[in-house]
Formats: sequence, structure tokens, C-alpha cells
Amino acid sequence: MNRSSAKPTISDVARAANTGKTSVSRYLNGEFNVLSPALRARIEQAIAELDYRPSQMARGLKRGRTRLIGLIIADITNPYSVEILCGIEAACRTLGFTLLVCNTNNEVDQERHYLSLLSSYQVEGIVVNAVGMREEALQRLQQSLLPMVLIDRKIPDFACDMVGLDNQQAASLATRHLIDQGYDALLFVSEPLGLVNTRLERVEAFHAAAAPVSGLHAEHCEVPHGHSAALDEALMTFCQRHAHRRRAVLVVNGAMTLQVARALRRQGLDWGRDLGLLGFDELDWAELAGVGITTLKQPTRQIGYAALEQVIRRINGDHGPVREQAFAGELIVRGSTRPGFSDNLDG
Amino acid sequence: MNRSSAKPTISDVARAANTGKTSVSRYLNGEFNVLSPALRARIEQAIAELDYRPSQMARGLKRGRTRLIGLIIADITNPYSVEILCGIEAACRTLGFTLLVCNTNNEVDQERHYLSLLSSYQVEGIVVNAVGMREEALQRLQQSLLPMVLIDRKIPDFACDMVGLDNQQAASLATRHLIDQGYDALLFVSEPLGLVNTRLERVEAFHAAAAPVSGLHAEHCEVPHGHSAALDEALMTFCQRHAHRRRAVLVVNGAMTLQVARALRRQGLDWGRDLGLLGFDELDWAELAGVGITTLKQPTRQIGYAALEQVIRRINGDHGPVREQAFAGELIVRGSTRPGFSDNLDG
DNA sequence: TTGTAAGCGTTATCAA
DNA sequence: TTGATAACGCTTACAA
Repeated sequence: MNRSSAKPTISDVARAANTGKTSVSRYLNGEFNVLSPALRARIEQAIAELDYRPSQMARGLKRGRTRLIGLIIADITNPYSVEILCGIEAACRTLGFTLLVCNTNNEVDQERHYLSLLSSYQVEGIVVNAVGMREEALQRLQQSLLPMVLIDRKIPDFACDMVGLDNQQAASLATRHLIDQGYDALLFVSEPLGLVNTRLERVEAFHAAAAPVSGLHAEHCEVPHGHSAALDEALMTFCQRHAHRRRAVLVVNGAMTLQVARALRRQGLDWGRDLGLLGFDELDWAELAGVGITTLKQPTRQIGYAALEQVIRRINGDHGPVREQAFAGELIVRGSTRPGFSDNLDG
Repeated sequence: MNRSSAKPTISDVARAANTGKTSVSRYLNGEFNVLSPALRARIEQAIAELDYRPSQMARGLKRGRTRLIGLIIADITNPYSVEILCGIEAACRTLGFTLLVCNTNNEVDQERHYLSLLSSYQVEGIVVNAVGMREEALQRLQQSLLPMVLIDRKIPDFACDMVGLDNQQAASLATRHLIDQGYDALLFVSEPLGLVNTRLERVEAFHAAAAPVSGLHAEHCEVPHGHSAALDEALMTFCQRHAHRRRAVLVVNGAMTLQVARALRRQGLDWGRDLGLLGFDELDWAELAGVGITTLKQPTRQIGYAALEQVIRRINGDHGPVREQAFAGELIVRGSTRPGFSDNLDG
């Protein structure tokens, strides 16, 4: 059917339909009110015969608007990020945008590279899933003049739309659950807090929820990512210090929960029996690990969707004040926080 | 610094450097041999001052080559796909290409949409990670005239470069391991085989490896994705029929292994104790599930990298015969196939 | 060594 | 209703 080897252009279509490029362009843009039914039909047929597809490159060049959105992900290996991605994708589909996915692999160079790439492709807006991104990298994002939405992170001293979890609500919910289950020695495990608002807010809400309860020990420790020796040490110390208490560990996110679970395994500690375990972020294997791990699930799809809606609002010219949207988390209770305290107390 | 609101163009740079667009273009393309050091310096400065970034849209439009590669992923939720993605990304970085990631979410419409999108953005080649993609969708890929590489799937009656696991080697390795561990009733669990070569090759090698062994029962069952009742049924039947044998289950891929593990949990069966369990694809939680799950790990990064190299070879004009690359898998032994048979045999 | 001018495939302006 | 024609920002003959 397509005899000529080269891709057909709008001129080819015009020629085949015996008309000018302008009318074809009008057809492409749905301006049917200025097209006679006859002409419209001819164009339609020509397009079908040639299997013509307009060049987005040329379109973007001419119009300046590309309907392209850039997504910068710090670590696509993180299932949390992937779920956010899915939410954003769904929104793109509905709202007529196309997503350019960039995984910076947590490398500053990559992030720089992609940022300039996105701008050179004239994306109309950027969503940044900065989970795990270093401050250094975030700083430079400020320079981008494009509409931008941050997911799950704020940049200090930089006003920017943000969508994420209601950390205050979620951490309170999780902490209260542990307290309600009768645990009286709580350890909050996170990566070094730094200026990462997610971690700060969660640990703060943790302490706030624990403080009023009498007879409760609540502490937190910071362990660098991947530093398993430090994690072992921290957990062991905690368990020994509170040997005669009902111990539980609250973990700041899914990636860290995996680390903690491995560490507990190494030390022969069983969650649910020897101590309680609750992690932020739902894990698809949560129910398979021992007695199952209780998690605090984020409405990830919803967060992703909302982020895209917000960036599009900005693209459409909304110049209102910076907006921060926080979604509530949901507790999914499993065996790791249904203690049979018998074993725990005769240490 | 950037006083004018609009993005600077190559003309702006030329004006600022007091020269013509041609020289700027030459600078951008590294043709320094035809630029006097003085002019080169002026241009360099002008670019820096204006913070100029060439428009890839215009470039692609003019040159016809975009250094863009499209990646079509059927299910980005699958960790296997994400690892492939990482391998491809690494290759892109090294080889100077940019990746457009498209997740079809296993929807035919999406796949159609993205395919035409990619072609309209003038990508120079396409990598298709068709894991889980339906035949229907794959058929249409044939129509694309672009250089294309398939990962992990062949299309019947369609010659196309392919990169993936050496299914024959991997399935043999896995099956022999089970036999060596003393299991004598083997069940291979997969989604319906259909024309999916991955599944077909694996199950075939499974039977081939099992056939010569006397006193060994080897069977396979096909369970639709997400059909947990059917899976329960299949597993229960298998266990009852071979109640007095040493049973082991071999699972065709990581997603299915998750299903099987859940099903076994539901039925109160412990892998390692009540039966053996071995799954294709490494799982990051494999060591945390009960006594740990033995897996057959694919060299995913390597596969992704090789796929991109191949598509680029085609882009560069390699018209050689269709090439199929198969990489060896690696067995990672954990508790689920280190049986203490005592419990198993007194049923 | 440098610059002029003609496109690439669209859309926007204007006149018919 | 239509259709020339001039941009969009860049590359690439072709001249100088």
C-alpha cells in the first residue's frame, strides 16, 4: 500500500487529496467547521491510503507546545516510584499528554543531563519524584523555569507545588497502632534525616504520638542506605537495651523495610514473635515474609495522578499560590504486629 | 542573566557572538577544525551567557536522526522489566542515545498509541520488552519498519532480532537441581503456554531433563494469570496425587512465583518442608519468604544492554541476518530446595 | 575560515 | 471555504 519508501508528509497528503497543505493541517487539528464535507472526506481517505502520521517534531517546532511531560525519577528500582509512575501515566492518557520517563539512577550527572534534555525537547512541564535524590541534585532543579511538581519531597527555601503522603497523619496512625497493640519500646529506623522533609515529618509525628503515653520508650536511629553493619548494630542494641519490654520497630520506607527484615533475619529475630515490625509503603511480598509484615500503604496511584493534574493546571496558566497536597495513608495489619507476647517477656 | 523571557535560539547566539548561524551550528556539532580559536571562544561565551540549549525538535526535524530509542514495556510493574530497563538505560548513556519509555500496561490500545507516537517522534529504533504482551499486540509490531529488537519473546513467523535468556540451559539447570536434591515428583507451573516461546521452551527443557530419569514424575499445569482458585486447585491436586513422594514445584517466572507462594501459604504448605520450590527470575525478597526461595536468576542488565547494542547495530546499517542472543541463567540456591525429607514422607 | 540561503514538516497569516 | 506563503530553529550545500 505504501509504495514510496520515505515517510509521507503533509504535502503528500495534500497532493493526494488534491488540495493545499493548509486544509490538511486544518483537518489534523479538527477544524471541521472550515472544511466542506467533500474535502474533508478526500483528506480522510488520502491520510488512510498513505498511512500518514504527522511529525510531532515539526508540530512541536512550529507551535511551541508539545503536550510532552517529563518525569524525573531518582530510582526506578523502587517499587514505590513505579507505582507513582503508573498513576502519572494514567493521568497522561486521560488528559492527552505524553510522558518522557527519565531515570537518574540517583546520579547527579544523569539528572543534569536529563533536565537539559527535557528542556531541549520542549516539554511543557516536569514532575520530579525525588525519593532518594540528594539535596545537591534538587538544588539545581530550582533553575528550571518550567512548571514543576515535586512528589514526596520539598526543597528547602524553594516554593514549588508538591504532592505526597500526609506524613503527620500516617506516622501517627502507625505509631498509635503499635501502642494499641501493647508495644512499649519503639524504635523508628530511617536513613539519615538530613533535610529530607518526608523523614523529618515522619519521625516528628512518631515522637509526638509516643510522647504523651506514659511508660513508653520511643527512640529513633539513622542508618545510611545499604550500611547493613550499622543496621545490625542499631537493632541489636535496641533489643538488648529493652530486653524485657515489648519491642517494635517502625521503618521509614519500603526500601529500608527490606533492609531491616534482612537484618532481623541475620540475627535470628522473628517479627511478630520477638518484636513488632511495621513499615511505610506496601510491599507485594509483605504477606509472605514470615508471619507477614504490617505496612502503611500510600495511595500511590492517586498521588501520581494528582501530581500530573497540578502540573497541567500550571501549564494552563494557573498562577495561584504554591499548593501542597497531602493524601492519607492506610494501615494494613499483618502478623508482624499481632504479638503473642509470651515469648517476648521471658528474656 | 537571561533578561529576555523567550528561549534563546541559534540566531540569538550568532548575534551575540557577532557571527552567523552556520558557525554556531558548527560549534554545536563539534566541527572545530573549521573554526578559528577566536570565533570558537566567542561562541562558547555567548552560549554560556545566554544559557542556550539547541532545540532537539528543530534538529531532529532537519537532520532526520534524533538519537532517540523507544522502549515499549508491557508491564513496568514487573521488576524483571525494570531491570531490563536499567540495562538499556546504561547502554543508552554509554552510546549516546536517549530512551523514550512507554508502558503499555498490557493494553492493546496503549501499545498502538505508543507505537505511532514513537514513530511520529522519529525514534531511530525500538526495543520491545514483550513479557506478558498478547499475541494480538505483537502482530502489529511487525508493521513497524523501524529497526526493532525483541526481548524475551519471539513473534511466530516474523524474523526479528531477539535477546533473552537461554531457556533451554536455564530450565535444564533448574530441573536437574531439583532432581539432584532428591525430588521425585515435579510440577512445572506456568501461565497458559499459547505461542509464547519463553514458556514453551522452558517447559520443553523441563520435560527433556526429567524424562531420562527413572522413577520420576514430571507434569506441568497452566494457570491463567491472577486466577488464584485455579492455582490452588492445581497445587492441591498435585500434592494429593503425590502425597508419598518428594514433591517440588518449578515456576515459570517471577510474577507467577509470587502467586504460587501465596497459594501455598493459603494452603498451609511450607516450601522447603512440605515441598520444594524453585522460581525463574530473582526476587529481592526471596531470602525473606519462609526458609528462602531458590531462584534462577537472569542476567537482566546484560540482556538489556545487549538489546540496545543490537538495535544500534541495525541503525548503523547492519543488514545481516536476524540474530538471536541467549544468555545463561544462574541458580541461586536457598532453603526452599534444601529439603529435610523427614516430614514429607510420612503423609 | 566564514557566511548566505534553501530547506526539514508543520502551523499561522492573510488574501482570495 | 480555500490556499499561497511566511515563519518555527536548525543543518547543509554552496559561495566567498
